[in-house]
Amino acid sequence: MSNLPERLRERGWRLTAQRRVVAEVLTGDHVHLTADEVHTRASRQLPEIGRATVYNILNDLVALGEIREVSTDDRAKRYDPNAHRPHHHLICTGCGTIRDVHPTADPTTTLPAPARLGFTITTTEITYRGLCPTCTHP
Amino acid sequence: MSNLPERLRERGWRLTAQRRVVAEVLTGDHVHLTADEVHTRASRQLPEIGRATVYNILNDLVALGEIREVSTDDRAKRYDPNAHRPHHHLICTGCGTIRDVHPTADPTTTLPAPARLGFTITTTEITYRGLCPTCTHP
DNA sequence: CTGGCTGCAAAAGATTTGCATAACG
DNA sequence: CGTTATGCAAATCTTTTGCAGCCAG
Repeated sequence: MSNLPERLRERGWRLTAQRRVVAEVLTGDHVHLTADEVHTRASRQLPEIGRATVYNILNDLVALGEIREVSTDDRAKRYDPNAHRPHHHLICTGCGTIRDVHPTADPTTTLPAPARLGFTITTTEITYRGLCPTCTHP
Repeated sequence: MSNLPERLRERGWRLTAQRRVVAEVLTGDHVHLTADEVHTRASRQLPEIGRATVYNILNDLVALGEIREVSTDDRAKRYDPNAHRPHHHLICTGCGTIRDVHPTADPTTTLPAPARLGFTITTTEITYRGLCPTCTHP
């Protein structure tokens, strides 16, 4: 698996400093940042980077399938760089922490035909909600 | 299962015209309206109803567990009145239609212990995405 | 009566858009 | 060099808040 900047260049993207920094911020597991958080962190390495630019880059990366939007309960969308290994999310209703879950003993995600209502299903997204270890034992 | 206005009165709610109308708008299966759509429909029956009032009522109903927020890809949250029979959602990536799916042959939603990362899971939410019959056969 | 609702308008938060300038390839 | 991306500010959209008056119980 090649790294992100490399893949982007292959897709004909101009490799700008802004894009490189955003790609760098969006790296790792259990990373689910809001656009604003991405902007803040990117600013530490590239102080002149504009908010709108961050939004542009995030939208482009989503359109390319390189990152995924994660809908939480907050107003702000969060972005998940781990778009290539399909996984689900565990959200703590106490502190808001989001963790990735990689289906090991895969919970059956296939919907039985009669329940499919004629849809052609392409993706299945599972969100587990509950309390994380820290919030469970206060 | 008693109807909504009745249950609300039992919980000490003042039964106002606004609340009755919002409750009425939020009735049925496959209903997933945005706050603005709820306001528009409610206005047809009660022209003076204010947008803020609709938001207040929706938030209260969510807090009481009478309706559920549905996170979609749009900016605006949607509200699902069907909070008592647990179910999942089928979203058409073509036209945005959302349909309820009641787990018949229940897809295993229990996460194996090692994958749980110490969380105490209370709810599982599945979102299937794909094309609805209409968008599949254009 | 009286505290809990409502409506309005203004504020706050998140994201998008328009346009002149900068810089990748 | 010619596009294409950036940065800034203003515009948009969604939701929340503050406050005076109204009404269900």
